[in-house]
Amino acid sequence: MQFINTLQAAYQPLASYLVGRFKIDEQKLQGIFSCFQPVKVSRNQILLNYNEVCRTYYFINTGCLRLFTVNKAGIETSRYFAFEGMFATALPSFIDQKPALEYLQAIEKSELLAISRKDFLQLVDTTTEFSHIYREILELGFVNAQKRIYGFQGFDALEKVKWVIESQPNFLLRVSNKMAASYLGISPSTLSRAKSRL
Amino acid sequence: MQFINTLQAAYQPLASYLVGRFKIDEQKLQGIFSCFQPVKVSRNQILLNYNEVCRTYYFINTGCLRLFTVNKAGIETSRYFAFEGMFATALPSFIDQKPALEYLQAIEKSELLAISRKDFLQLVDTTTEFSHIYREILELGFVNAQKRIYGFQGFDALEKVKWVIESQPNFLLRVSNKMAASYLGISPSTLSRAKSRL
DNA sequence: TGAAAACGTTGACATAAGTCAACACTTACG
DNA sequence: CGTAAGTGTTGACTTATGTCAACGTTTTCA
Repeated sequence: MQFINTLQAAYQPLASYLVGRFKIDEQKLQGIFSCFQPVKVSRNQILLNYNEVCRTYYFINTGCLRLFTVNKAGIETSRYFAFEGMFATALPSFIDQKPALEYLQAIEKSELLAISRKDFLQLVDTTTEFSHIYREILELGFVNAQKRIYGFQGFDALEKVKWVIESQPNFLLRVSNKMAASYLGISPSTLSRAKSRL
Repeated sequence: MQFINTLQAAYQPLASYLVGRFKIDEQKLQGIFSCFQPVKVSRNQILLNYNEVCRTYYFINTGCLRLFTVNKAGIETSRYFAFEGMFATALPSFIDQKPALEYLQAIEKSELLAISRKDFLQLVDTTTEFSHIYREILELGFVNAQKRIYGFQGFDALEKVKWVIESQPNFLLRVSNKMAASYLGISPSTLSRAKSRL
């Protein structure tokens, strides 16, 4: 499937995502696209603030989004990075419609497709494909979170670095040391030292 | 709703769970019950071994189940404890039907209701209530995992203990120090010392 | 019921990781 | 294009937590 004009081109990555997973006809596809708005965001732009209620789901055409929080002591913890071809949002807030306890941020200049919560949930309830996508997103999110919990606990800094290289080979190439360290739960100095010991 | 004989009584907690969440008629309820087999298990019994493929979901009438793994160095990590009125399984393996990288264990003498994966997925696909339950389970599991990731990172032992007391008040009363420590990612000695400093 | 195993607590010691600061290097952008 | 801010690395020092062992208490189950 290919598109002629640039507006349609913005939906190319989402189209690939969908047809790669489901048998889905052109008309249904257009119906889905009509719910998604193209959005361009700049590097370091905050898409959702702490304490804000999350009402949008994003699909990433290009770039990278990060979910992170800052504790009382000012320490940043990153819990998730999403790249091209992935969905991302502050899911706990999106689900409950309670204030987010985290930030959603673009860490690179990014091109996104945004869908409102209302439209998203409507798609989930009216199209079997989207109901399956949401289930897949949740299952994958859950499985990843478990892997992370097991992958981190009882591991020293060097083992964590090996673990992330093995499970997400591009991660350290794409993300700054500082952010990677805040994901791994170690200080930037320790990450730096661990990498030199590989 | 109340049951006369003991077999039906085994479904009482599941009935409470369901009617507390949905308007659901007696006939549908019986259809759901017919997929669940009562099972009694003893303290410390392993319900699923490492490398075994998980084909069963459990609902807990009484008792407590634990999900944990053991790394190469012999260190135990517990990732989840489920109590009365909750569902539990080794979800990553249950989803993918790949060998589990964890154990599922009863840590108390427990009364469970077991449903096969086949029946579970069929219920999810054929009854809107169960489809919603599965979504809820996944959403809750995901949200809990996120809370745990944020709740642990950058926290010292004392803060972790305070966090678990606040977010799961009964946890430390119900679970041994050793298991609680393996959940919090600290040694039993450190947990003991942290508690004395509360 | 009673012996044996498991558990929780505490002390002394070892160590991995954090903190802080200095430095060179890269990136951002007015 | 050039300055200023940000980043990664490394060394010296500090500290929280793990390890190991000893002890008394509780639990288990034959």
